[in-house]
Amino acid sequence: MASLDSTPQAVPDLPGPAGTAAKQIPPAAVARLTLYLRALNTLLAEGVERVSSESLAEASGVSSATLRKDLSHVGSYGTRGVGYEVQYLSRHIAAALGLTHDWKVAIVGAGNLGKALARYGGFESRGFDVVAIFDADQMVVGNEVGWLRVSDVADLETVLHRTGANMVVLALPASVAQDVCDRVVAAGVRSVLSFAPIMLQVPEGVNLRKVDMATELQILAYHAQRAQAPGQTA
Amino acid sequence: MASLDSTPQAVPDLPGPAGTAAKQIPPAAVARLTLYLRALNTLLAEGVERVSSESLAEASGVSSATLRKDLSHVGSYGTRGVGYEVQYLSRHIAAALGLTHDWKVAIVGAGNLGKALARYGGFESRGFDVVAIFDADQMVVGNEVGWLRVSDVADLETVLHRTGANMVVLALPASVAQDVCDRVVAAGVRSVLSFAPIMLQVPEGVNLRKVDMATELQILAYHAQRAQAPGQTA
DNA sequence: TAGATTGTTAATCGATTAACAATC
DNA sequence: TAGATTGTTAATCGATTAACAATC
Repeated sequence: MASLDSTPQAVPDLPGPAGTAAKQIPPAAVARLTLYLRALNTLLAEGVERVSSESLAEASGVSSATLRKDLSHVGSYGTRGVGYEVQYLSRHIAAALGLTHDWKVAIVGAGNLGKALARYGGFESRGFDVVAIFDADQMVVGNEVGWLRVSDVADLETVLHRTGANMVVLALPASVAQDVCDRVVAAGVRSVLSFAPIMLQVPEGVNLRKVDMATELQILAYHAQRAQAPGQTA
Repeated sequence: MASLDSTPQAVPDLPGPAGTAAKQIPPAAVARLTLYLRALNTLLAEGVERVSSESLAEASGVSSATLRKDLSHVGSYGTRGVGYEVQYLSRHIAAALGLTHDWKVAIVGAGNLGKALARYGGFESRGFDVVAIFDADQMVVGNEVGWLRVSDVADLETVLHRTGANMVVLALPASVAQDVCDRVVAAGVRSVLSFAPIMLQVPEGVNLRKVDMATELQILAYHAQRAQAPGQTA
């Protein structure tokens, strides 16, 4: 849906902000652009054709000032006095985020989490193809997960190359995460999303993001404790 | 491990920064404190007794300036010229984060993700007890997941009260997330972690955090696209 | 005392908000 | 033309970094 173009070369740029060298978008804005994109695609599915910054902002849980500021980094795709055309804006945000060609994702770890990720419909529909899933356990290698068969992590490099995977998700124990991560990076992958509860080291030029469920709960605990704490208004 | 005290009342405060009304810690610092805590517990397990801001910062992937600034929000638990005592600092960070009593977590959704979360060892070891897991599918209700049996989501309110759950993790489809979230909040839970790819509305006073795997991949895509883009040095 | 390292202050940087001129 | 809403500018706010005085 978000994928409009599958040329594997550099994004050809829709009309866009002139032939500019595509200015950097602030990290906080990039994160929110993904929210706007989701909200726009929901509207699109509902058949809504136009939306104002005010209502798109509300659907995304941000202020309209923030939304307009964020969109200004992408370009100028609205009409004053009118609003935004849903499909048009959606396409331009997708292009700005690099979603105009499909990304091929390999998952390392076929435990509960790896399987959950492999079967998660949200990937396919957003231009991410899961092309391989690995495990080290010989009892698990060869099993079916969704459309795929579990590959042996011993064949990591071979399978990554054969499938052309350009993103890797690590869904494995902390103890082996750094080793696998090193191999993945050595195999040429430059985008890694890790669910392992450990600080991974990657060389310059490799993008690493981390999702940590225990951390999220700890942050909730901090706020919950403060809310309960005495000293404030009961 | 992180749990030192199980009194269910408000944190009794170790020596702490005087009887002060516990000043607010900036959100960015709270998130990083969880990283320091993990690194400290790793050091503790390795038998390391003392650590400098420089090396703790490196283990946590931040600068030492940032680390010392963050710790200054918690209190002043180091020794100039020497460093920090690992266990002592760990305890004080845990106390500041509200991890001195156990939190009881219920998971709604016993699909792959819910099961992965229920079995994730990182929770128990950090003071989070998973006390219940729910599903709507009658084929799944009654199944064993780790130590638990899957409860019927129809009994949500009853089971939440009986188990004393004070945190809920939503691991369910977007289509039912808001409904279940409303029920959870109505049952008195004020801390919710959602994995559903949708913007949930919660009333004032309820803490909601969101983890979104598709969003993480999209953010990676943005950076990967930029790295590949022409115009920069090849 | 000399060397080391914290805790804090001040300077820089980036993100958010508010307001409004441009313009459909 | 009058009403509405964008895109942008300027002001505010918070977070990060660097530097160093305090002190073990």
